[in-house]
Amino acid sequence: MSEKTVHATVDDVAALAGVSTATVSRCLNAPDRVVPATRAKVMEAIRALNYSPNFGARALASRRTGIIGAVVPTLENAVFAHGIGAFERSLPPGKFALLVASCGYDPEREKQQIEALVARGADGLLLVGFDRDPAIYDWLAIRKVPYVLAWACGDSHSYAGFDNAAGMAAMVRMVLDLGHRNIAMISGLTQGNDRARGRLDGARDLLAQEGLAFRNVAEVPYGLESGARAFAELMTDRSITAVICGNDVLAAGALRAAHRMELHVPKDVTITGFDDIDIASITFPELTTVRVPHTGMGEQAAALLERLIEGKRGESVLLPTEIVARGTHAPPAARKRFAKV
Amino acid sequence: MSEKTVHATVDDVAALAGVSTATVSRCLNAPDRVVPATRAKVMEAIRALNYSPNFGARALASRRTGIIGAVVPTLENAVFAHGIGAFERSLPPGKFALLVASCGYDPEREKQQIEALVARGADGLLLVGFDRDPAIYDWLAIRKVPYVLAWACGDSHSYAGFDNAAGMAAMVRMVLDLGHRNIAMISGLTQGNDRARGRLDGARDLLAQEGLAFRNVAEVPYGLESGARAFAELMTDRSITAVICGNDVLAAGALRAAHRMELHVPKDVTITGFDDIDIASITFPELTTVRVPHTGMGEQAAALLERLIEGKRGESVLLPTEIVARGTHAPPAARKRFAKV
DNA sequence: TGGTGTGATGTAAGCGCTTTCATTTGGACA
DNA sequence: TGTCCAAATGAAAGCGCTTACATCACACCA
Repeated sequence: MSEKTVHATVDDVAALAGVSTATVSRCLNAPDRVVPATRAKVMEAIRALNYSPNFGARALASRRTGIIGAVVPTLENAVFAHGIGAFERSLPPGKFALLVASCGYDPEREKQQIEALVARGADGLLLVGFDRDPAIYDWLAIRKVPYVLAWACGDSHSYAGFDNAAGMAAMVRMVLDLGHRNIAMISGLTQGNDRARGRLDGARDLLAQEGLAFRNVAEVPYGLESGARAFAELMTDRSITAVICGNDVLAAGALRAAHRMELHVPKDVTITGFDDIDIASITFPELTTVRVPHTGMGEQAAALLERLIEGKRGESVLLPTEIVARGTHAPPAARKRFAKV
Repeated sequence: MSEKTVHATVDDVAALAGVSTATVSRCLNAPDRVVPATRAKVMEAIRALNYSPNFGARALASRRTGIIGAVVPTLENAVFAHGIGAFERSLPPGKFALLVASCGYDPEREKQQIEALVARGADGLLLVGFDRDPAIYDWLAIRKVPYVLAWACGDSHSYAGFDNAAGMAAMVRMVLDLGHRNIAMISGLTQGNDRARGRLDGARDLLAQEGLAFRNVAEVPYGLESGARAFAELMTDRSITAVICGNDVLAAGALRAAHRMELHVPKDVTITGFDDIDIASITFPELTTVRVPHTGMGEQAAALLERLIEGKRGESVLLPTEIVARGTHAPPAARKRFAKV
């Protein structure tokens, strides 16, 4: 006990204000249950003592922390940085704070992070996608920790997200409508990543529906260089006139490779992205891509999770994606156009 | 009391393992102070009961939360997203978790966020830059909350950062060495932003040292379009041969504007950035910029803050910046070159 | 004027863990 | 085999707050 606690406690405030600790507590947590005159006295005492409630004690007694946890693959990816940013901004200020953890796309690490956040008292969780060990969902259910899934949709869980497959299908539809038939795709790694898989499947299914298939599909890690290499590889097949990319970073890489190969975009080859992050409007030409409502999603996810935490029912939210037609698409050149089937 | 707590407590574990609660606690917090045989029994009981310690109780009793808070202007800016990402990854897993808040460059909101994080029990804080109301520092001192400043340096506080002025001065030096004399700058808003101010001052001071000055300086908000507009404006002065930008986003905007004005970069005009974020290598031509060690900074900041939280002394860290010479710089065209003064 | 209902406030019992201090245990040593 | 010391363990006192319940004051109505 070499050092006495410097901070005023609720008892000090109560004593100074001449009320009970219960009243002090009420002033802070349910001000309208205290008569204004009393409240004024208490607030004055709080100010005088420079009091602020002890977090641990409050959490212990109220069984609530006001902390929400989020696990994302990485913040390096603008997609998640923006989504998390919007999510955080949408949380009622003062009421909730955001605990952020990243897992580097590693399912095992994601599990640890979820446990760590819950151990840190998270009242609720924001997770990315739905593809994970069912044991995790069981565990969350037992612990009664509400959660919202984002960047995906359609599962039996609560979500605020969008349809990766549909978004990509729309893009492929547009490319088909331009007349392309020899199409390749550069997909992100689909292993344990339902977003990447959804996009790939969405594209494949739409092609199949038209009796077509990709000439080739490269599945590569996230990254500019990764996209560039895959593109160079793919284009050794001289018949290919369009390359669908699983995200904007891969597309930007492909675009760079096209540059270096002295392929003219979009005259010689059409390249499309997905996400519509900043870089999509910085490339030359600017990237034709699928806009994902990252900001709206963050907001909706916050609202939904808040409801769940309060024990209310909350409807999942499916947000629309939208094609942003910029400069990297065109009809195939020097090739016979096919009528739409 | 309609619903009994579902979770096992330390008492349950102690009972099942046939030890006291103190021993259970020690098994969790100081395993080496318990004999292996006992520890095994306890661990077994913990597993059997699916026990995990209550966060609030732990925080209350130990006066520690293992939570670190960070306030950044925004996660939309890749610079902060990367730094925070690296910071989070560098925190000893399981030992600390990261509470993230953003303030949108608003000092008042930053203050609120700092208070909110401390109220949430943050054991320590990561803040951006040193430019803030002294009252905040006083308040943190009274509360004995350790903190580390990042993205800046040289103040009397603990920091892990770099020298904005020096980094920018180096860039201006390079531009001078190329022969440019009619130089303009597009700076971020310096109001309440020591990083932007440091960069601007660093550039100005270096010029002054050579007996020169900027032909013109635009101070504009962060953003692509913002940079584009400023550039167009600036270039109405036909004598300008180089435009120094306060960050990569402004530079990318300037580059886009140059494109639209059919100015050839770097032949007609040199454009430089600062930060070296992803977009710097996606522009065409790729951007010549100042690399900032965002990742290393995040790591160092984490290490430093951890030391401070443990009550040890920690040395501030000054990280070097580095010029990345890519494709947007060249000697001034059709102009007499000046010898270096 | 007394009964009664309503809203404000007080009383006090925990919440589940850590930690100090006391006690026990198990060897090492003579 | 008996002493003594260090290491291991146990007992119990909080940590500072919330909240169920009790109490009180007061206005209203019959």
